[in-house]
Amino acid sequence: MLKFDIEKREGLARVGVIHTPHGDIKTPAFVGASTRATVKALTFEQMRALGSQAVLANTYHLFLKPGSKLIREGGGLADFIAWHGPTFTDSGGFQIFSLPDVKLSEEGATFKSHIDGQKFLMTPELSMETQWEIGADIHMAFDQLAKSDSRSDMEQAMLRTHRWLTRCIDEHDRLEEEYLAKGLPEQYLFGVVQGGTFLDLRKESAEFEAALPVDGYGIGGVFTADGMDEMLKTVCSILPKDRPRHLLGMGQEPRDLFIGAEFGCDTFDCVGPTRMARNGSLYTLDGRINIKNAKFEHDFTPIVEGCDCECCKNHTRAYLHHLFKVDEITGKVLASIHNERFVVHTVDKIRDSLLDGSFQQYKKEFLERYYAR
RNA sequence: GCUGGAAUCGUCUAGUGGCAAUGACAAGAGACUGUAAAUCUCUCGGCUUCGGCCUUCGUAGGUUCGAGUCCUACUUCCAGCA
Repeated sequence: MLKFDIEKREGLARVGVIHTPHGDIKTPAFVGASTRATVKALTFEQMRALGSQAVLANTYHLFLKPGSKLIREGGGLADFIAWHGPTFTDSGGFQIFSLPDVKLSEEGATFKSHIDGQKFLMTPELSMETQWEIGADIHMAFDQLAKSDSRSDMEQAMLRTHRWLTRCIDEHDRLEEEYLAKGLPEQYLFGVVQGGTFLDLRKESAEFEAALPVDGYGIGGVFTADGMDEMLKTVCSILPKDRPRHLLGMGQEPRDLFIGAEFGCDTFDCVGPTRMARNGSLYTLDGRINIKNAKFEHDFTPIVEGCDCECCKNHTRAYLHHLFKVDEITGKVLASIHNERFVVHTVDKIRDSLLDGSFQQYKKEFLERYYAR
């Protein structure tokens, strides 16, 4: 069982430490998205410097290239990428379901590679095998997303996710035995709760999965903050209190992080911060700014006054504006450092505020200012 | 000086007589939440009561119902010959 120490609880929120074979994660924590075994535009040295505690790679992408076998050959994900800290892998479910021409069956999902069109059948078992071979500390179960927002589609996807989860657990246990026998480190499995916006389905999903021997939970299928608090309240009051929960894919909007932490999520991952950065949209305490806008041409202040990131400590908005206008990669690098730091730091402050009892005040001040206008 | 060729939106560029006029870049703005995303979308002569109106294709004339497109002259640039 994955070791998760909880230092403090406040309502559904918790402050804790997840202990993985590759190191600890102080939660709540923002996990960097390193989909193709890299955080786009950043080195892992830079990720470390900006305070990132863990990264999440994607099974779908790594399955296609370079293949899990090669990553194993390179010593497993952490060694291969030289990130000497905790790692997660997403199951590939989300990506595969977002591809065109996916054929779903009880067995798995048949899809065509977005790279060369080659056909594959991804199953819960193959996802588990691939994730074990990749070797991240924490794996997500291979789940199914709904084809539409309709209740019947949501329910079907949830029920299949549950059936697949039992298969994931069986395969995970088999692989665990095999890998531990070789003297390799333990790897952990998170189930993924589905149910869309339907609270009764979320409840059913949480109850079903709470009874299963998984190490933690991913909360999936969340696309909007609308109703997220109620959904998380429902789910997190049912899930076992001593196991970590990861809010899948949320974190582009700071409000999601506050809501997530407040209602019982311990880790988050999101491609938003780095993608926004590459597209010139930078976080400030007053909301995002588009650094390419003409108004920043002569703005010689940092992106965020007082921000301790490499970008803000050394550079001005005018300089970033220039780098984006001439499309220099350094602009994307600095912007990514800033955005990633901004989000990591915000979640770290959420942790601190939970510890010292100032969470509600911090949340109010932050969100009122960030979403003013 | 002679002989050819060329002049179109900030730049380069398309343009059989019915064109406010092609495409690219630049410029301006927007989007992005388990990354097919260093991506995508919109605007880009002026005015507008959104129906239109006005001014545009080196300059000045002309032919024509109608000219960026044809004719004449001029100006500038390029090439070749002197």
